[in-house]
Amino acid sequence: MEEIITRFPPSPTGYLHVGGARTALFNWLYARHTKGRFVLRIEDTDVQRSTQESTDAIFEALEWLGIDWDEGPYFQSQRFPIYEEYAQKLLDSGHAYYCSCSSEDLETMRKKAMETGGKPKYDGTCRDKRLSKGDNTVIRFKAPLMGTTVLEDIIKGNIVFQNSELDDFIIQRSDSTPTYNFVVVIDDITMGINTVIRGDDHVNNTPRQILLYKALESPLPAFGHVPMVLGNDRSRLSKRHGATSVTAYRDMGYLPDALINYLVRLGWSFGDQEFFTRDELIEKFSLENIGRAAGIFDQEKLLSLNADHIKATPPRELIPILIPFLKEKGVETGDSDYLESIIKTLNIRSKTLRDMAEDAMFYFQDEIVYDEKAAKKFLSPSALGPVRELIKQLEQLDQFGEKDLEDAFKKVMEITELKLGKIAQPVRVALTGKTASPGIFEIIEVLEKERVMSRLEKAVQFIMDKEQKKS
RNA sequence: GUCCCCAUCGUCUAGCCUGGUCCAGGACACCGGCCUUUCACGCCGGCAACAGGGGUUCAAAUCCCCUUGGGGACGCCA
Repeated sequence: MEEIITRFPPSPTGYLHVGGARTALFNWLYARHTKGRFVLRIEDTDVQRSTQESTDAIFEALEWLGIDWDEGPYFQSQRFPIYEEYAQKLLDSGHAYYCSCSSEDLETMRKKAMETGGKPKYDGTCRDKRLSKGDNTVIRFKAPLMGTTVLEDIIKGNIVFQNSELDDFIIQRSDSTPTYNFVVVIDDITMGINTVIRGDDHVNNTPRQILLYKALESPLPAFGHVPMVLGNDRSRLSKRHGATSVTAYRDMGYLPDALINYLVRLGWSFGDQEFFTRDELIEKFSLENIGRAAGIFDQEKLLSLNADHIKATPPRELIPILIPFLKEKGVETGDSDYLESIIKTLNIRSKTLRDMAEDAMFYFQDEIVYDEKAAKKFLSPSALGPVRELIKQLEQLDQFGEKDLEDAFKKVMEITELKLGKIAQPVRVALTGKTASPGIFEIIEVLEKERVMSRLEKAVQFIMDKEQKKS
């Protein structure tokens, strides 16, 4: 079989949003799955709106997602001579012509068409004028007036367009820069792209592009139009629906594999499977299982998937990802053994890395700040006995293994005649400042003797000071 | 307005192509319960959908038509 060559062509007019990332993913996955090639192309023919910052932001996002390309990045702005050449070809073969209609002319043309209940389109004023290049001329493609153009879509099936619905669209602007519908076709032809997977919103562009392929006598690629991603109000996903930029998810503590898993699963399925590793995605991805209906971006589900991916990632691999979040909270540490043991206590209860950093704070504080309610409820005189007894027991231990700790607590239970719950909560507050935390034995083991002892003693002091103030 | 696409629980979806095994399965969320040193995890259970109407057929979530609803495109943006 012929090698599959796909592409992702973002226009650098903003950051990479999740919808764009999804189509990039589909193309990338399909190329990887078929052992084909994936090409990256930057569509910057609109010189006004394209920026270097956007280009960099897109690279950054793709890199974070782990989407790598085999060819490119190509920049359309550097390929203008090629487009010029093809435009001339079309002119020469009679498939294109110069048009001198002004923007104002077109505007009134559209208005009129709308009023009479038709589709606003170019009326062909200059179609047969045989104009030559002038100061304000554009080049238009001469589209057939009759007949139909059929799009054989991999995902949607056959879609038939009446050519009468189409008009003579502009392929080269009056400033001589080429337009989108023209350049995609030239690029896809010259880059050997044989599989075009893109958003649903391009369906109506496709017949025009097919006409171009035909005029150029080039074979058509396979087209697959994937349904769009919508916001929770069913309208096109935008900023007001919350975070839409890929890197925003990175900054909120999401794992790239989780985002990828979610994005691909939104609109594609593999039976009942919900969780996929990157490799599984590559192995199992197929165009046949892409759905036809638009999907709503659901943050809740992404969040839950992120938690699953955090759980599934070996703690050691999480270290470098967690560090920036700790840094953000003022924690500087390079002690990876300590970090690894901390992560082991937190990974099953964190939905994001940011949450994890937040919950890990007590491991790094020299001075535990007690949550007011927690201290009031658990650091009371009745806790004095058990905490002091625990200090006594722990002092005799050289090492804090889980088994040793359990025994120590058992002894405290016997001596104080209290249930574990009565002892563990005050200890928890003493050690973490909060009422909710990882298991008490785990914490003690990770914190190690020195920190534990000093925190317990501080708690004892705290309780005594409180009592003194009362009397 | 014109053209195009879409339609299963609140959401993502399986099932649809190749009608019967579906009084429709899974996941998220939600609600119970169990586990338990807290919070989580985990486990068990619950709530909840074939948009409506016509056909075709012994039989329709599955095939056909219409209606309705939603989305998208109509630019010298991509």
